[in-house]
Amino acid sequence: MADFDTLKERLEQHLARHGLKHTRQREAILRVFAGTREHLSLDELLRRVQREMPGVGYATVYRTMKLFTAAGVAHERRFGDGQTRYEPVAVDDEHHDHLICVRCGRIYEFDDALIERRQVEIARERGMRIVSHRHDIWVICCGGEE
Amino acid sequence: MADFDTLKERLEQHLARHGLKHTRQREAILRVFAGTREHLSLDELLRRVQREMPGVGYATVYRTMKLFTAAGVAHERRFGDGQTRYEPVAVDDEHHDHLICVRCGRIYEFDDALIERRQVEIARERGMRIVSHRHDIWVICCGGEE
DNA sequence: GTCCGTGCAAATAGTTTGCAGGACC
DNA sequence: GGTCCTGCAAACTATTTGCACGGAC
Repeated sequence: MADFDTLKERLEQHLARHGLKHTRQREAILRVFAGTREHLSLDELLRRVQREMPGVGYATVYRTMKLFTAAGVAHERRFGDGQTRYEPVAVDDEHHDHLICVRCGRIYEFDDALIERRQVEIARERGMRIVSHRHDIWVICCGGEE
Repeated sequence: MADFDTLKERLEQHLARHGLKHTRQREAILRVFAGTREHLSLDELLRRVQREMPGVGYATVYRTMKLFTAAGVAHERRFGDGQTRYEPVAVDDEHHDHLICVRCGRIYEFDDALIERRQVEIARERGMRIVSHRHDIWVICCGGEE
């Protein structure tokens, strides 16, 4: 679970720097969002936020997650199921990639120094500079049963 | 460029095995599709097919590409720009991953034995079996200019 | 008071599907 | 001739935007 206070501070800085405002909705969404390690879709996030603040609209959550992404508080992920998911940025901002179980839908994280290093070499060999990457591995994690 | 005859044969086998039919449209779409190494979106593909067979509809190309994917003739790719792209399966069926230039949009391919091997280890260490994967690296390929 | 944010509803974009007529074997 | 295929148009899904009102500073 990401550290709420750290994310909040990061968000406040972004708001201040861009002349944006602190609102009850943004606070509530951040609290819900920071309180999970799952990769939540907007619908799931909306549902959870509405539990502690009914009346919040989809568009607000949508725009807030774009804001969080710009503020370096959230990562946007698309795993190809047609849903955009959001994940709190780790406090140390360490990168990681994903293992997705095609049976149960669970999402695991991995980070491998060897692969990271090799990527940089591959780009360098071609005279390219890496901007970002994603490395998703679809697996069966549970031996066949849910 | 993928070998048209090889892809055609692979498609014919799939059609025969599933009681499906050979049509002029499918032939035309395969010809256009096999004749490129680019990663074409449906719109681009449709436009090209219509040049040699006007009147072909979007839905036909759409369904045909799903068919090609099932037949092992095309790979479906999503690079996060909101467009599904299709790429001919290489004759030797070798896997590869992608480098995408965020400036000019060009898509390059790479294949790295070290990374491939490492992935398998990562999954095995966790008792998972790999189903598939994608590894996309966004880069600046052109030193800043288009 | 001003500007930004919210919630609603409508617009958009890409994809998917139902159906009537046409093509394939 | 029966079945599959096509092209059109409509439905769907997720996302994005316009706007009038409300809230933050």
